[in-house]
Amino acid sequence: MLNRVVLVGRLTRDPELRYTPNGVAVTNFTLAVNRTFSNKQGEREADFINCVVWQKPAENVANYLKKGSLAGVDGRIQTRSYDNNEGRKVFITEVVAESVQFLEPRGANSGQGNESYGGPSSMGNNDYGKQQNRSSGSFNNDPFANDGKPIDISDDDLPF
Amino acid sequence: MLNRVVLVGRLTRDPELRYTPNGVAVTNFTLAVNRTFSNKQGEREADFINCVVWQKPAENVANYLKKGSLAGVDGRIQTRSYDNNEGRKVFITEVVAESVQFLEPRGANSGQGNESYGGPSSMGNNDYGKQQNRSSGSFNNDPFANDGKPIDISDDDLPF
Amino acid sequence: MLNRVVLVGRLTRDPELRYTPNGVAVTNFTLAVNRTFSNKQGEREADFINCVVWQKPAENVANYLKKGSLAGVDGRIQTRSYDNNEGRKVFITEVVAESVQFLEPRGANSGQGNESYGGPSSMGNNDYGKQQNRSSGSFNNDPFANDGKPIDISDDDLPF
Amino acid sequence: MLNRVVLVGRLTRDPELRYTPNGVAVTNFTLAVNRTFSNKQGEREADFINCVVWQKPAENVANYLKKGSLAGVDGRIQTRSYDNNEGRKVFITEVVAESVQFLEPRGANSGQGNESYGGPSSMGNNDYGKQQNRSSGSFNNDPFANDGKPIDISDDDLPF
DNA sequence: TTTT
DNA sequence: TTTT
Repeated sequence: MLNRVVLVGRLTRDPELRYTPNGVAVTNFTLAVNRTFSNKQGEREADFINCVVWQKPAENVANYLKKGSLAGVDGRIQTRSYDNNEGRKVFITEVVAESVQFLEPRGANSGQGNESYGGPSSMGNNDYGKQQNRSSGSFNNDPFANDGKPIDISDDDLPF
Repeated sequence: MLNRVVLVGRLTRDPELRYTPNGVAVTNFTLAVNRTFSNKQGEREADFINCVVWQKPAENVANYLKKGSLAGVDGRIQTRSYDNNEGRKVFITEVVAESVQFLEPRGANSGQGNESYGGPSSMGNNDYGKQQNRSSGSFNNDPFANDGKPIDISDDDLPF
Repeated sequence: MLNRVVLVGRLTRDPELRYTPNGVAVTNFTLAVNRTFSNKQGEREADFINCVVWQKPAENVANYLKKGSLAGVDGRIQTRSYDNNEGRKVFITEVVAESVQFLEPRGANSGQGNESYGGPSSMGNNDYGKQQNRSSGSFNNDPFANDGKPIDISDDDLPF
Repeated sequence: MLNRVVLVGRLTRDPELRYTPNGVAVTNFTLAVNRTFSNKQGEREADFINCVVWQKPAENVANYLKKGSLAGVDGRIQTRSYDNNEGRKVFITEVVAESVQFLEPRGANSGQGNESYGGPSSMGNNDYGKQQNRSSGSFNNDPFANDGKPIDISDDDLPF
């Protein structure tokens, strides 16, 4: 059935790349999407929308986007539930991003240098171009330095 | 910023119409949206997506749709939080339906009669046509019989 | 870049299934999508939107839908041009349907029998279930009886 | 009925602001939306999608966007026809933008100065903030210098 | 060239 | 008639 979501917003923090036990890449991130209208205090609030992205685009997101990056997402809404450590069922609504578009030059929104830039790039499911890791200095403060470690996401969650 | 959702699915139960203290109509409903792919057990799961609709379309939804009705929604994702009775912050992600389309003849999906039908009808924000209440028998088991009672929804939640 | 379209409407005529020289199925159809607002004469007009669908879903559309069928489309806008027989460039804007959802029981909207029906079915790209031909009587008045004939669509138009 | 389009792309030329005889602003522009996949020559093509926007957002588009600007559009597909000067019916498919989001700092993409910038701004129908004209120098080479002139768009085309 |  |  039809289930389609399109968002443009900014990452609220650096994306988190993980791997399932089977080695499938998953990245979680939250988009802050500013509302187009103001509340009665005259402020523009935002919606904070949790997103997941799988496989190659997951790695692209982790490599190209960081806190504050402007990105577009095309995907679908997914709901799931799990039992938390108090034995209570927790319901989750999130967006499964099928493609993510990077809407800013790489290096924008950073204190560092501004590499030359050929326009926003799309990182869809059918986009398997090469990529480089963002952290390039001698100190590695990349939050995903230990990416390769498998984690506690069941392969049953895979939407493919 | 762009925040757009389009869904087609079936109501998981009768919609719940309420009124804010200021008399604004709000209806909550959940759409079951079947996935287009199967899990590894070969079953097609569904996503259960909570929706809210305000004002006139809220009343239309309550009047025209019921458990099992097939409907289309065009809206946006909204997130909000509240403190539950244990003093814990609960985060909510839901769809604010800006327009709802009824995709079945009125009376379809019911044990009762099948009134004549001129096709699916849209109940957008700019659709202020007349309407009648669905419950028509002598027994009134309409769960919204006491609709008119104001309830615990703050007018601060209004997106307009 | 983001390019997403979602439509719900009715086919203005029976869909037309063709095959490219390489044997790839393509179906063209037009959706009449009623506007949710009225013009100043108080009439509700419609938009007539040309759609194309490729491969397996193309065959599903041809088999399951006909003039008047209610359908949902999830896809993208495509533009192209060709030189007509007067040597003039003609510009085309159409929707490439990536998935098509059948929103009515099979046999609805027909003078004939009403087969039992388990709800609307989706015919997405990842939906390769079996199918049967719609015409089942001894007279074959299927407009696509000579489907297998290759036609004048270049394989260069394939979006994959 | 559902009719929803979301696009992100770049303007192929400066937008054209006009006024109807009744003084309603209309702006036309074309978005080049790059495809996320490549053709068999390995090139990434684009779709060139004609858009119209009405009223206040029409003026915002004319003031804030120009050739090359990156913009997001949320709207619907509209079809219409007219008789050309050879007495032939011409069919038009275009996107009516209900809201337009400016995805670049003002002054980006230009040879001139780079005004300070607080992020992309949305110019939806409910966004009636102040605006200034882009051309600020002593020479006025603004292509819309004679904006105020009514033109040959019938008020019958208004979607509101 | 248009559907219910 | 096309953008980066």
